[in-house]
Amino acid sequence: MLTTLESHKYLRQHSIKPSVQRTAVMDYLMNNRTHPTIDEIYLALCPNMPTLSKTTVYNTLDIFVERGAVRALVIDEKNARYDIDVSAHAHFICRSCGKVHDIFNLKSELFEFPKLSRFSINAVEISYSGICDKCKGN
Amino acid sequence: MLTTLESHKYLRQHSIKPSVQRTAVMDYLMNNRTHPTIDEIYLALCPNMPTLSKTTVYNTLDIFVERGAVRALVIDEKNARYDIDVSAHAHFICRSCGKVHDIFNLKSELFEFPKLSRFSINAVEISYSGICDKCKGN
DNA sequence: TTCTATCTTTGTATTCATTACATTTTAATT
DNA sequence: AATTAAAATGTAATGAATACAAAGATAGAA
Repeated sequence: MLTTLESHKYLRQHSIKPSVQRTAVMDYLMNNRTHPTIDEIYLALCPNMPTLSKTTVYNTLDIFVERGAVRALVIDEKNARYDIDVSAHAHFICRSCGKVHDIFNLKSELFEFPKLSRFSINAVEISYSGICDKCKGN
Repeated sequence: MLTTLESHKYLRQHSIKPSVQRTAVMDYLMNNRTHPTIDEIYLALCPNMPTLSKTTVYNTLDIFVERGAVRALVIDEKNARYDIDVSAHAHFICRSCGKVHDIFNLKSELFEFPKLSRFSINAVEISYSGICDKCKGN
């Protein structure tokens, strides 16, 4: 369950120096695959790291995304969300509770980039929305 | 080019009472298919409607989206963007200039909803990102 | 037409995520 | 230990979006 060693390895693989704060954030992302917001990460880590600054969480996720260690999701109009799983998969956001879920096992063709002369595409995001079962009441 | 009559018709089709402001916003969306932000719409209309309030633009687009007359795009982390074309198509955002472009003629399968017991899906958004040709310098 | 009720618009104030930036702390090297 | 660079911190500022109360417009009934 504790994956500090894995975090260190993963950070080094992405040329990110594993400071205490970065390791804590990475541990959190690896153990909580809920596409957390900056605030959720910050609040979760605060109890064990009282001196942690929210700016550090912002900086940390910026560098994670920049180095390709983490994916930033633009699916929730309120906040940015972060996903430790950078493999090809889609997401679902519930319009009622706002939770974001992974959708795996879609055809790989969905994630291919169309060949267009006008643009150089290097990422795709597939986002479904609707109501989750919990919010629908069963 | 002036589409006020079309706007009225389109608004009524979606059960939206065509006030002066709503008609102006709808005209703008029909004539400027650039996925504008609230601010862009507001600034464009201001010269001809000096008393227009930005809150009205927010209210107006909220009702347009609620009634299915317009699609709200979550693709630009800075602002919401609005698209008068509610048919199935994808978008591309340039990471450099921030402009959002339509991508038509993709396979219709891309826009089908996966059948999942956990969620009731009622919308999909396919967003590509990268660099546009203008920003790449040719 | 006038009255009334409802809908729409307006302006201000507030919230809150994100960014900017200067300062302090930490880590690595000589 | 001294030096330097990198990282973390805290505060202030920005700006999109929302809340809300007041003013204005519209439609229907009397």
